[in-house]
Amino acid sequence: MKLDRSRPIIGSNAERTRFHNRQVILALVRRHQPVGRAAIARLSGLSIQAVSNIIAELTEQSFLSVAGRNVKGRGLPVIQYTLNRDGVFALGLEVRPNAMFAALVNLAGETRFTKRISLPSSTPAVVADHALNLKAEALQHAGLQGPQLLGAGVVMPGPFGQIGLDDDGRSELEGWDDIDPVAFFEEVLGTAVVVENDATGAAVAERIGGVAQDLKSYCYIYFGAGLGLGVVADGEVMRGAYGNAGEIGHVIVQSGQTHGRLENFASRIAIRDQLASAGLTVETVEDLDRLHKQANVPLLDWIQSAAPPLSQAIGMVENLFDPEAVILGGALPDALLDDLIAALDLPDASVSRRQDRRLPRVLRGASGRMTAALGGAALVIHDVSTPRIVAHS
Amino acid sequence: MKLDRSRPIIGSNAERTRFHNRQVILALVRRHQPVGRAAIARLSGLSIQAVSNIIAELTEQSFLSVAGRNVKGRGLPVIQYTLNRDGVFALGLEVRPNAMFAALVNLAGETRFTKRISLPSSTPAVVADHALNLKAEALQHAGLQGPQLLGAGVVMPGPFGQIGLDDDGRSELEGWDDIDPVAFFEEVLGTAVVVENDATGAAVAERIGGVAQDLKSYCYIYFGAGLGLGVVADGEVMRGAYGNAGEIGHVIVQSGQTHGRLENFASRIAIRDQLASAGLTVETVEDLDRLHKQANVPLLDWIQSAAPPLSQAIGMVENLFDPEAVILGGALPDALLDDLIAALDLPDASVSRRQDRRLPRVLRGASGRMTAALGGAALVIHDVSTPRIVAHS
DNA sequence: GCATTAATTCAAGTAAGTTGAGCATTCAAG
DNA sequence: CTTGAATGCTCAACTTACTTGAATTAATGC
Repeated sequence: MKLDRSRPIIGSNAERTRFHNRQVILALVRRHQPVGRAAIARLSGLSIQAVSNIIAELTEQSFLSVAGRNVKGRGLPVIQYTLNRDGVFALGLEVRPNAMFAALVNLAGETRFTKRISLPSSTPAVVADHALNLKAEALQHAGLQGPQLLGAGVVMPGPFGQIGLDDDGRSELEGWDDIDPVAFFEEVLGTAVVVENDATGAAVAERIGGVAQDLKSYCYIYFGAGLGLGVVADGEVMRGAYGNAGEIGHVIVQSGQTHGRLENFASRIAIRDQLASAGLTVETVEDLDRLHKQANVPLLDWIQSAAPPLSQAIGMVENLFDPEAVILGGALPDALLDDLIAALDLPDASVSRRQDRRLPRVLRGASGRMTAALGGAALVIHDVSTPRIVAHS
Repeated sequence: MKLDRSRPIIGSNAERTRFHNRQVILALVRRHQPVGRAAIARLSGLSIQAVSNIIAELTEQSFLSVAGRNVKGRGLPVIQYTLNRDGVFALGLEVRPNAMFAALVNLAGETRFTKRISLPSSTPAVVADHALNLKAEALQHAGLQGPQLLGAGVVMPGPFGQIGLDDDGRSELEGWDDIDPVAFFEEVLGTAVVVENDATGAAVAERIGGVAQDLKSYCYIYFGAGLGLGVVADGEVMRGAYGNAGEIGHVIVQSGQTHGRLENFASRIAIRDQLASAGLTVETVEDLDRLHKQANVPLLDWIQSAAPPLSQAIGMVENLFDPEAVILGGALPDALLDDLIAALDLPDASVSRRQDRRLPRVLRGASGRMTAALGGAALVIHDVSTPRIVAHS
């Protein structure tokens, strides 16, 4: 895929200042809602008047809504604002080799619609067709008009660009080599589009509606086909120079006397192989969930065998990124993830072993198995509430 | 050390817009110098008039200087501007357990003064004393007044904060536990101060005056006492939640049949141990350089033994950060680093193995052994030319 | 009740970027 | 050699969006 991630260094003027301040205010309302204008002024360093003007605009555009007055303490009661739950929405799409997922999420991070469809193949033509249908269905289901759609976030398996990661189990999408997916989906869907890999999407989903809502720096280990790492550092998504940051599956880890790629120990493929050698086949997350509920021995064995290399990898991630927490999630049942986390034995030699920790070092993602599609939508929401001076082309 | 890295989300106004645009223009002049106002206007998206006003201000404040007209092509010849080589400076200080380094660097990244002093100890009182002397000496040597000093960058060995990395070889600074080093050095030096760890400083040094001048995303593996990783992602320094990102020395790597911390294989301590078992003692970089020139066999053996685990670690860094390049540098002789790089056997399974590479995957740092102190100064310069809306407290 | 406190609104003021007309200087075509 | 196109730059008027300060509203506390 031809994905241009370069961002020019760009100056600011009154118009872009307003744009930035809108994002600041949306971010602060998200974090502190319900909240009044005076408080936002204090938090943002803007004058009350500036905040007042922008809030009026955001309310008029149905980004915000009034949550009543808070009569508590002296003085004029605060008019409190919250994110408008049914004002604006973002569409998330996840493209996989044989399936697509769609999700519609509102500004507050609440999911309003999800759907999974199977595809014969994921060539651009097929995907374009179904993407447009899914968009229409999502909007109709939620009773929305176009203008209420902020944009779409598309999540596709990385890596992007012509690189030498000749993968075996990892199934690339076919026919996308010469396509710029952003331009492609903007053309197809007729709305602003962002494109990321699945792990990054999942990570951002947790920030908008999951366990990372109060975190500014964290890492997300995503169980997809392989294993991906999404990184949010100081509130910004880390993409790397070519959008391929987070290829954690290829990291070499130790397990007992052997060593190998982390993906060989901890991934859905690893589970599949482990179960296959016991004569079991699993297709879906539901299959896995059932086996897990039955306390299936090969599956429990896998947990025990995956935990040590995964612990080592988490220690590595902690030491390299110094996150507030590491989140585990993706296409595995929640209960299985919980067991896996319980089985971890995290290394002592880590900068994350602080005395002043408020959170566990490892959290389980809250977005469940739709996490990547939700992540797509979350990326759009995130963009709207992340202050940043950028070119709007 | 008590280091607060939290940055509030802050709105923008006319004044902060101007501040931002100044940084944009400094960054663009750095990158494209010599360059005229019209070109900067095109690059920045600002009007010629706005650029003109800001350039006049920057020239008046001796950040920029005129480099003559360029008569080439039609139209009015461009009045070209460059960074003013002797206009403003930044002081860099590196604090080590038994020594301090100072460097004075101008806006263009050129070193104007360096000095190393030994210390009986590195308690705050001793450091404060010598820091002030070094500052005075640097300014005097360069014939500067105070106002020409932009600020000081202090580089100290991490990690910061109360964490559970009980290090053996790694020597922490004593007596700094309850000190906020930023406030401390601002008080002592009477100027704006930034504090970072050594690897981050070294990384930024390469961006200002070294091999990373045209890179926006890269990683720097720093040979200090242990081994550190400095990361610049999309032009921004990655610090992690608590300023401790980049603790790469603790990562577990494979080496032949054994495995262990990367630091055990590739670091100055590893070299020391290897040479010690051959009955040799080395104290300084010069000692190492001499041995290397003599083709000392234990040292050459070390190169061969360090290369495989280091290659593995570089592959991991590539896959996690997707940088444009990985830079190796620090307190080792350049020739030794070159040999080490030549001995690397980088893994094939890396997102950095792109067809469209323009640079080698691994570069040797250009800043030599003063790199961390230079990095301190570079951090200040970097801050001045990195557009960003922040609180100035 | 009446002073105090705090949020909000209104109107005027200000900083900084934008726009458009005009000037300066060079190259190139006639 | 003259003239016109191209390009950089300056000046003055204009616009946007934030700030400031005074006035207004609605609670609490004595």
